[in-house]
Amino acid sequence: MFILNPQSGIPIYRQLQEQVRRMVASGQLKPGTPLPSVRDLALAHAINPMTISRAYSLLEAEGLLERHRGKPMTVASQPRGNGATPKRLEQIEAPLDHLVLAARQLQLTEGEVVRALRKKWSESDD
Amino acid sequence: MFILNPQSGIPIYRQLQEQVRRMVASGQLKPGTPLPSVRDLALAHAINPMTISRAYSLLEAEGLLERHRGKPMTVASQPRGNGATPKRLEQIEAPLDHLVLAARQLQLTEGEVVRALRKKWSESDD
Amino acid sequence: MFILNPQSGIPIYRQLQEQVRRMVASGQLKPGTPLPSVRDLALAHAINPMTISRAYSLLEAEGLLERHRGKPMTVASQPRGNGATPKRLEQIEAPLDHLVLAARQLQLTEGEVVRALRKKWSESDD
Amino acid sequence: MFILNPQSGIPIYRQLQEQVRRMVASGQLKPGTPLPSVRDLALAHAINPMTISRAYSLLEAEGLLERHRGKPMTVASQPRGNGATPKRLEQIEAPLDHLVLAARQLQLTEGEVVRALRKKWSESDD
DNA sequence: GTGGTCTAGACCACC
DNA sequence: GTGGTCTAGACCACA
Repeated sequence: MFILNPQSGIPIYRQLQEQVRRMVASGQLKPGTPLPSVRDLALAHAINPMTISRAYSLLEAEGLLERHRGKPMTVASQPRGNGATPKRLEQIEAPLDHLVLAARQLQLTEGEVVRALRKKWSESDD
Repeated sequence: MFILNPQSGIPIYRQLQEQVRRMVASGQLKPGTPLPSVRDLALAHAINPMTISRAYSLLEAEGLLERHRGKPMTVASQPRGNGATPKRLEQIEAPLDHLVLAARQLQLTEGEVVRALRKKWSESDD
Repeated sequence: MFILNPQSGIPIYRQLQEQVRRMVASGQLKPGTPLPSVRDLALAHAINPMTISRAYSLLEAEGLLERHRGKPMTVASQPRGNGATPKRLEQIEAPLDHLVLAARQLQLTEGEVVRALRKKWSESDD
Repeated sequence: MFILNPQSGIPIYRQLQEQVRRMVASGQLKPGTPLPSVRDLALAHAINPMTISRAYSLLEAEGLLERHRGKPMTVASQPRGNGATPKRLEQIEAPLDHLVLAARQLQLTEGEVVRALRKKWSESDD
């Protein structure tokens, strides 16, 4: 259900956190939907339960998930007012910024970058 | 000369390292060109000199820079053969991968992402 | 500097979190002030460093503390816009609600409760 | 009859336990009075019957309630001597302590706190 | 069955 | 020196 790569340099709990955010933003996880239990996820990915739990707790603090004692965590029914559920396009701001900065410093042209993007996109078509 | 942002989450030494790599790859820094001294850069950006030094040392180890006793470091005249100076397009692989992954998980379309990219690009026109 | 009681039933990291919030709200900790290092606090209170770290991380996520790599954490200079630094009076809302509910269910009078409060207050005068 | 809030952070069984204690202490529940059945309460509040049962059992262990086979539990006729039915004022000790600690750490004055208390009190007037 | 808390200890990244 | 991440394992609280 999630793609977690311990080698990637990015902390595991943060990978999970981002993916849940994206799945909520894209509607793949709807309000009320229960998330996989900490133990299940931990087992499935051979990862320490605390690491999973950490991601879930942070998401709860963000207001994106809700805890119901004794039951699995669920997607929050009404995201808190502080803009807890960012728009989908806002969520690629950071990687976009990163890409544009790098490309400009390499003095690439807009066309070259767009072409490279389209290529990567079709390669990732599965 | 360089854009270093201590808040960005990306380690400072790595920001510097990448930017030097890009400027060499794009020809803005040519073989033989001297780099700013560690002290100057540190002062100019209010950053610990050890941090600058670390970036330079890593670039030297890569074969991209050369150290000459008593003189400032320079861009290496003939970059080593171990792929030290990758093609320019290869240098945006990482940010591209990151972007495509995020966008697909958000179930964005290729068109939306390209449009967002073009927008960011023109915004960064200075 | 802080009062941490492992026996109190309230999680240690949460006790610390609340006390920092209060000290910031009351001005005892001013923007820019460095906090005790994780290791120092852990040693001083014979508590696992991770427990301290957890409180600090949550406070950072709240926007109340700032991380500066390699240096101790500090009180955030400009608390984030989402009302990260609640007014002092707002911070006793929860215990007040609790008290009033209990008192009313016990059918105590306002006078009795105020008198009990004043008594407790002077007892805690040190 | 009872106010049970699953969201409040305080365990449900404990909320119930405290409220029964208070209603006995204040005379709203007199010795011999039958309590609502576990099933009824559970249904009315959409709460797991085991949770209700747990509160009742703890109150029975305290000596505040009595169990009669086949009949509903009742308020104990002569509460046991181990301080089972504390004075009413003693029952707000805990919330009072909590409030005073928080207020002092926030460097509020006695006047401010009393004023806030009076305000809350009148607001809860129904 | 769920999640929460804490520990002890190892290792890493950064400055 | 600073904080961050992860693990393994124990124990608790709640429904």
